[in-house]
Amino acid sequence: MNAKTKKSQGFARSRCPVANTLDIVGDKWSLLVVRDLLHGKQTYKELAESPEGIPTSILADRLKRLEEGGIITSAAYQERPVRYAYTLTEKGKALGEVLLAIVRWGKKYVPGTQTFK
Amino acid sequence: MNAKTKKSQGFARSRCPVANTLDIVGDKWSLLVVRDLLHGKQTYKELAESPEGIPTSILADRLKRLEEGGIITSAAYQERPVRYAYTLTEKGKALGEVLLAIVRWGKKYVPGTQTFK
DNA sequence: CCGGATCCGGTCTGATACTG
DNA sequence: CAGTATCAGACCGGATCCGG
Repeated sequence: MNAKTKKSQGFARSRCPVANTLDIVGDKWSLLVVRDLLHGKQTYKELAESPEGIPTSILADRLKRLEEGGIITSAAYQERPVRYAYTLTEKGKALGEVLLAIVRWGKKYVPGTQTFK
Repeated sequence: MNAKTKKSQGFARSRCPVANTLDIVGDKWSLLVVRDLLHGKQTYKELAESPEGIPTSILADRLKRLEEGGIITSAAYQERPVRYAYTLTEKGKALGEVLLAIVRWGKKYVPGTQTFK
């Protein structure tokens, strides 16, 4: 079943901060989720509706991973049915600096990029 | 054969700078290669010897992609046999800012990280 | 209806062997 | 040494299914 909550990321052989960080958010979706969270989105639905179209299976997996990694926390905001609101931890909010650097680079060097929202 | 030089990344439906940037360097290896290049490494061998152990097939593919993306350029520094030295373009060097943000975050939030080099 | 789990085909990864 | 070929297995992504 969900016995493989964590699988492909079990490691710890690298000490370089770049490698360590990329092991956590070095994939195409994680930082996009963080971006949305920084922009105020909180629910599963809101995250799933982003224009990039993240598959639900990937979204659920990333939310799980980000929570295990201490990047986000989930809190039930209603019972029956239970619904969770995902929010960034301090550690997660700190990724805003990384995103900012990425945004600056993208705006400057990737044609077709538009000022976000 | 290598007819699929670019496949899974060919598109441009996203306008968000974050998504655009991640489409280029949003994988586990690309930024590590850029990191090494920033640190002065230039040859295939030097890049392949990094402690993270990038597979040669992946390294060759990433070098190709990074060159197509205008992040690096390759120049033959000797004939018979031909040997190429890979160097960052201005666009590639600018990624140093992104790496810097990543390093800062990693050092602060990922336990076990050591000051690079 | 919403959040997510499950299935499944296709792609990519990564280890190793191989070639010029 | 630089890069390619190969191949099994991991992962992605789209669709569908299910519990609440």
